[in-house]
Amino acid sequence: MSANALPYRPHNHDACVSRALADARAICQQNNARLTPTRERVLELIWQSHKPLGAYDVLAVLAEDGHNAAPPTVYRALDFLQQHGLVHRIASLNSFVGCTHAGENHNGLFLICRQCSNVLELTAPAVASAVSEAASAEAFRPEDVTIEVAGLCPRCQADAGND
Amino acid sequence: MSANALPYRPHNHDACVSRALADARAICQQNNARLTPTRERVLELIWQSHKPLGAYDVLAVLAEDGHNAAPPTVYRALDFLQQHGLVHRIASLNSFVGCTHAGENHNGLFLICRQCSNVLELTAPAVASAVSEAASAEAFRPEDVTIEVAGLCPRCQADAGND
DNA sequence: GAAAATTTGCAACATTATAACATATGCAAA
DNA sequence: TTTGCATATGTTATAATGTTGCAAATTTTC
Ligand SMILES: [Zn+2]
Ligand SMILES: [Zn+2]
Ligand SMILES: [Zn+2]
Ligand SMILES: [Zn+2]
Repeated sequence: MSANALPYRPHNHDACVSRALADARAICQQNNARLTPTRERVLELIWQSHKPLGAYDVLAVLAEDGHNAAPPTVYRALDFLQQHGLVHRIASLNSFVGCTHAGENHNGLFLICRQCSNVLELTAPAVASAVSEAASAEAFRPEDVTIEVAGLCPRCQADAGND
Repeated sequence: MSANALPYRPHNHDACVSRALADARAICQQNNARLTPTRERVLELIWQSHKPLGAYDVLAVLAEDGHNAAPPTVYRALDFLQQHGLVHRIASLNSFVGCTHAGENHNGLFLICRQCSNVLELTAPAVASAVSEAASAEAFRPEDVTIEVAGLCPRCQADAGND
């Protein structure tokens, strides 16, 4: 009965990909950074779905492409994309997902479904400020905040029998 | 000028270790779980300091002990300790730290100093409820929440020149 | 004390990530 | 235009982290 967010309902995912690539091109131009073919291809692959993808998964697809790539190629592309805020690494899964708030200077909070693997990235100001206060109370100066919530997405809750 | 938490000031760390081991014995007894010598030794090693320790670091010390251990020994002990809430895994570091709230049924928030590596575990109800609300707003059912804050602890801020 | 369950030992293997160095490419001045 | 520089990529090897599967040993239960 709720207005489900994108990954949780059928949608024209090609539009997601196109938008992500267009945003990336704009952001890189603005930053004077070079979105080379390899980097763009890796970003496109990461955006294949809203499920995070491992570096070696990306590598495998590149191989299918006929691209003769080794791990450093992928990790370097992913580093670049992360640095420009185009993808995020999900620490609890050792994998990568496209950023849905590119260019917004945000700290993501990730809702990760343990069933279907889809990830929803949120910006949650209330969470950010609560974390900030908790850190302040200990005189700790935060620089990088990782918030990953594993659980069941609305769709998978329904599938599992609504208990 | 603030009342620094434990890891950030000199303290009798042997007391930390003793308390952790005593708590562990009590909790395991209560849970009908067996804190075998290997498990207890691994817990003790994890508690060597307030800095997280990698599984292979633990393994190396076991080897020095003369204990003929392989990776599964360590990972199994760590799994056991995690299941009983005696240690936590820090996803962003692939390493493990002793739980300072054992037996309290908590979701930890970890403040991780990038300089000295010390970790302070907090229970931050305000953060927990903010996360819970953010998830609810998306109809997501959280099961496991990871919150890791990297930054500078008060001590290392001071050392770095108080800017 | 025998049967069942749990724990450990052990070997091999799988996955994720980085180091080091060579080559190539784009870009800007001379 | 070519020289030089910074950036990006290719390539090989290796490091670091984590798992599977099965056999032996230990502990618990009956
Ligand atoms: Zn989509
Ligand atoms: Zn993002
Ligand atoms: Zn201590
Ligand atoms: Zn804890």
